[in-house]
Amino acid sequence: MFLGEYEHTIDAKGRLAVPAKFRAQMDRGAVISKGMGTCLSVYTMERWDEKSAELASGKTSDELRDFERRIYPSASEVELDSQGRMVIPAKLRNYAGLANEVTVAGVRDHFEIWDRTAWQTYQERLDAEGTRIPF
Amino acid sequence: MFLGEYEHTIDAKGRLAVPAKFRAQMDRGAVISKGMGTCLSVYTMERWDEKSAELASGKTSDELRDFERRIYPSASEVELDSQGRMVIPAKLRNYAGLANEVTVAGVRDHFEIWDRTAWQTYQERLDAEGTRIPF
DNA sequence: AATGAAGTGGGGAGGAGTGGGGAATTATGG
DNA sequence: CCATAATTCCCCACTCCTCCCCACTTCATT
Repeated sequence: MFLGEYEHTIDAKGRLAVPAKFRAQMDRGAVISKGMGTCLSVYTMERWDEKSAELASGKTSDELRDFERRIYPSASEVELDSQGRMVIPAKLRNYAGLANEVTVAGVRDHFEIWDRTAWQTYQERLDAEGTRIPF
Repeated sequence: MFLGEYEHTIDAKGRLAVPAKFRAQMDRGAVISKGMGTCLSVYTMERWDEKSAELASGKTSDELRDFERRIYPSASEVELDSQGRMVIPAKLRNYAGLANEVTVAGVRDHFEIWDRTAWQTYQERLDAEGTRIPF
């Protein structure tokens, strides 16, 4: 399970240090893709496959084709280097508006990468809207 | 699995560099054919055979005949040269309106080759239609 | 203070993408 | 049937980026 919020940086080579607590779960590979909203999502390979299968069920072949052409091209398989960092493809970095300072947030079955300012704004909006913690 | 979006070029000799991450999956041969829409599709040989079998079992004979006459004559087995490039037959290049700048998009079990502008237009249309990334 | 783990930065070798020359093969025209 | 043109294939060359390795800093623990 991915928990917690981390303030990390993306260096000049597009690398991001994955929080040490997340690394063990990624040993069988991971997929990074465009997330919901202006962020990126990282899934373990197992979870990615499950999500893909869910997606394919209950759609006409025309709908499915559009979805597949949206999701798979926007994704990329990632590996960690010996320092536990992953390279974030330039296209994805650009999509999520990521500069140097980012926030990495664990969200149960995946984690997300946000521009740090965008993350703060988003959290403040959730607070203001009264999104209450249910327990 | 074919993932990611790559901006490559077709040179004066009709050659296209296959993204390096795709090459390993093509070591047992591949087939290029007309895709759904103004694009070309490239399947691994195994997947091509599976698709052929699916098609033959799932359509009425009239539909099937039309489809077979559209797909198979246009298809071509492709090989990679020592630099990992494939030659795209002139007829197919013409069919998909491919000039110099193309986008290569991985779509799970195959990858597609689009004119770069046509790809952008298509993606923008998906945006406008609300084809969201669901995860 | 010493040790180790985590995050960050950078140099350098090799790989990936692109372009082009030249030989071998096939087409075209007389 | 031969000669010329066109196309395909194989190889070499250049540039840029990626990946691998090493190094430094900070912080927590002992």
